[in-house]
Amino acid sequence: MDTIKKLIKDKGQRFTSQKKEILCALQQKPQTVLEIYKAVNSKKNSMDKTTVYRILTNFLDLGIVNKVQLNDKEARFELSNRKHHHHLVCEDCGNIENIQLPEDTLLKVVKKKSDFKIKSHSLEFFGVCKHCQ
Amino acid sequence: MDTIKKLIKDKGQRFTSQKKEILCALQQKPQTVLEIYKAVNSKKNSMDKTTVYRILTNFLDLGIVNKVQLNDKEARFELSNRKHHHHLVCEDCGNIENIQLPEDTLLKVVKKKSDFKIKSHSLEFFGVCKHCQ
DNA sequence: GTTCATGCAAATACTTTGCAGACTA
DNA sequence: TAGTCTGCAAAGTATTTGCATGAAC
Repeated sequence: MDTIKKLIKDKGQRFTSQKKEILCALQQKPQTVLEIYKAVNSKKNSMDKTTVYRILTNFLDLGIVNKVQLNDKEARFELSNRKHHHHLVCEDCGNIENIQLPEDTLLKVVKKKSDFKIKSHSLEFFGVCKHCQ
Repeated sequence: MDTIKKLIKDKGQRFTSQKKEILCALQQKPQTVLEIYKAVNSKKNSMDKTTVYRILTNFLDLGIVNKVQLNDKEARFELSNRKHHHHLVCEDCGNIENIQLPEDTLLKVVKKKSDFKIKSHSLEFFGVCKHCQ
């Protein structure tokens, strides 16, 4: 948290209560704008949806959050201060789990087979979680 | 084309000129709704954007097209009658190339590490294409 | 006190729905 | 001819912008 606070202040920006709330809500899992909006408004505080959009865009610029696209669903946001990982999405209950994988071999194949200078990749899995099976 | 035509007719649906146009436009590469809309309207014909949405939804139901999410961009549609493949996206020019990969090993790891019954996955790469380097 | 951020209202963009007329088979 | 499909208009949803007030430092 303090690292993030410092990052924001170093940019000459303010560390407001709204930003703190959103950071708090993001601790859980990748969430959509609406989910984040509901999470921060379930408490006594009320925050405008515009503010949620603006803060998320701001966090994205600063690299504090990542935008994750899970197939044909809305975009989700997650904190980026985690180890590189991928997602398992349950198509029944919508639950999302993280998973870490040894993808180096595959990346080497891509580099050999293509002319692209690869900078990043996304790898997501869809199926049915243990609970829903 | 004839396979698709048959598939549509077997469902008791019509093979209209609009559907033909959209199939034609999709031959190229994964495209957004707007791109498809522009492509079909560049010719003499004019087609409503509503129709583009409806036909794409219809094709999605019939399994004729797939919806592809490339990171934080809009959804794209591509013909599904291709071999399973992944995408290389150029962050400079937006060009998209297909690539086929030996991902079986990785899938086995996922099955071993997780409780999920995996049904599908998406794997996309982002970087700079040869031309833009 | 200065500057940046928030809330509200309104604008813009994206997607879906209803219905009458047009087209396919 | 029967039934589906399209175009247009309008509604619904998502996201962005402008501006006055409020908060952070």
